[in-house]
Amino acid sequence: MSSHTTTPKKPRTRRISESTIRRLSIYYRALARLEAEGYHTVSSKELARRERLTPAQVRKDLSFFGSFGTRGLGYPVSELRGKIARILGIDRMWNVALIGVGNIGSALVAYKEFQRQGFHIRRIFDNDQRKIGSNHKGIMVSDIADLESELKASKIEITVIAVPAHAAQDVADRCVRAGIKAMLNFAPVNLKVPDDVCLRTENMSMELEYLSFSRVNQGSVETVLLDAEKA
Amino acid sequence: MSSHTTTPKKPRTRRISESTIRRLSIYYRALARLEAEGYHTVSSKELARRERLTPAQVRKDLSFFGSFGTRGLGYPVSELRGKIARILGIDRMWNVALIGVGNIGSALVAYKEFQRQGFHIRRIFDNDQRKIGSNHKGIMVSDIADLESELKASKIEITVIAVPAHAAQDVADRCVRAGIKAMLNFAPVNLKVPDDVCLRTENMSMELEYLSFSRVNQGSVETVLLDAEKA
DNA sequence: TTTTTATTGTGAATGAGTTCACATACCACG
DNA sequence: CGTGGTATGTGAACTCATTCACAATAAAAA
Ligand SMILES: NC(=O)c1ccc[n+]([C@@H]2O[C@H](COP(=O)([O-])OP(=O)(O)OC[C@H]3O[C@@H](n4cnc5c(N)ncnc54)[C@H](O)[C@@H]3O)[C@@H](O)[C@H]2O)c1
Ligand SMILES: NC(=O)c1ccc[n+]([C@@H]2O[C@H](COP(=O)([O-])OP(=O)(O)OC[C@H]3O[C@@H](n4cnc5c(N)ncnc54)[C@H](O)[C@@H]3O)[C@@H](O)[C@H]2O)c1
Repeated sequence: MSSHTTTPKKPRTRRISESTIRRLSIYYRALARLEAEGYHTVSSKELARRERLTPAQVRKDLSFFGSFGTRGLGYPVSELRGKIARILGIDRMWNVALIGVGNIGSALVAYKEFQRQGFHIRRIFDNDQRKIGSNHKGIMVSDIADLESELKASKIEITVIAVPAHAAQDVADRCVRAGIKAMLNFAPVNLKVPDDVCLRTENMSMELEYLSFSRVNQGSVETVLLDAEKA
Repeated sequence: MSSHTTTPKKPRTRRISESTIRRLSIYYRALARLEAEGYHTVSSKELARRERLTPAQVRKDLSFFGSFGTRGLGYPVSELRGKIARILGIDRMWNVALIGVGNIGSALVAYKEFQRQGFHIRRIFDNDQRKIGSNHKGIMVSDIADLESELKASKIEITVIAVPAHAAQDVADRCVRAGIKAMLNFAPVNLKVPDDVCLRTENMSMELEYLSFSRVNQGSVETVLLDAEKA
């Protein structure tokens, strides 16, 4: 490679990997615990030990966003926690709507932890006439027919999709049309959304399948190879 | 450094990445749909198009486990589905126990899809006297006090942890002691388990935080850098 | 003030995972 | 039975993430 490669601009827009963001969530929780335990500072070594990561990983992750530590001392627990909250965008409130208040949906509404984290369920939608108009933890269930208008009117920023799989893509499409840019999906389907919409899918079947795989192939994969060949 | 690290001799034991296993689950579902649509064969190109992956990725993933396709033609839909089921270990039944039948736990018990997939909830445990002995979808709720003995007696292979966060580590430890090697955890904590135990954690808060991050930093991270510095 | 000690922040090295590219092989059809 | 068209399977190249290693530097000790 030539010494001066064609670097068009400064790489200001560094790409942050998904894993780094996931670890920021981990650090955030770890720091909350450290704070509760009365620590004022923590080293990357200690933080890594607690979360089963490497010190270098911790430092590298944080370095993408700035210099938060003090050499020879470590990171200020409480302050770093605040900075990570800011980076993750959880230093504010988010207006969330739940779509489909069945088994999973009801559990989510009842879960107070999300609210404490700043994710406020402001609206609930369903298509079941028996549910529409009923009260769930102080929130009146709206008719799915009014989805787009209500999402806009109530300034919803994140939708949680908890409808049956066959209805999920349609619901997602309608959310997109209503301008929603972030969704959490519980239906076991790969929803198609535009590039500028952030979609996360919580697929419990996939997690169970992963467990299953890891049990069948206890560490090694030789078994699978054999099985697959003779099958 | 290396206390007793055995140098891996034969490269027979290829390491299959987590992402590959996750994608096998995706292929499995896609093939089920293709089968329902009446297809007999499918090319890596078509499979990739449907699931938003690359053809090379599909072929490489499958090649770790054998040669399932026919050059010039593609993969036999139904047959490949069976082979993947076998690789994932979902061509059989798994005995599952649910621990903690609150909001989330109740939703899981009510969910028939897991059973159809081969994951059978055989036992339910709780520590609430009002719940113990009650019936959930035909399953009598057991006393958590009997956890270890019942797990063994009923040959449970996978446990699903749906108890409050503060109780989760203790429950996990007890499962480990009872010989459980696979767990799905819903509590928002990083549980510590031995290396030979496979643990998956479904952390919804982390998913919401990811959405939050992606909204705050619409594509770029410059904002974060600035904010973090001036904060 | 100077020295010692500890730990960060970060380029460079390594490693893992993805994509490329093409030889290989099979089917269909004439 | 050979030829054309097509899609697999896989080593090599590449890209992205993790780990290494150490200079930089702040705090504490002397
Ligand atoms: N229950 C679980 O433990 C579980 C686990 C994993 C995944 N999931 C998935 O989560 C989703 C919901 O599961 P559930 O068990 O809560 O199902 P459910 O049937 O109990 O609830 C679905 C709810 O969505 C409503 N609904 C149906 N169609 C709708 C539409 N077009 N618009 C608006 N609302 C509509 C129904 O009235 C119902 O209230 C499903 O996709 C399921 O596969 C559930
Ligand atoms: N409800 C949700 O939507 C949601 C979402 C994300 C994560 N979670 C997590 O899932 C877990 C369960 O949440 P939930 O909302 O169902 O809570 P919950 O309080 O409704 O249910 C917890 C159940 O566990 C039982 N329990 C408590 N301690 C126990 C113990 N030591 N042994 C056995 N059983 C015990 C309780 O009796 C109760 O039935 C929590 O860790 C929570 O953080 C829940």
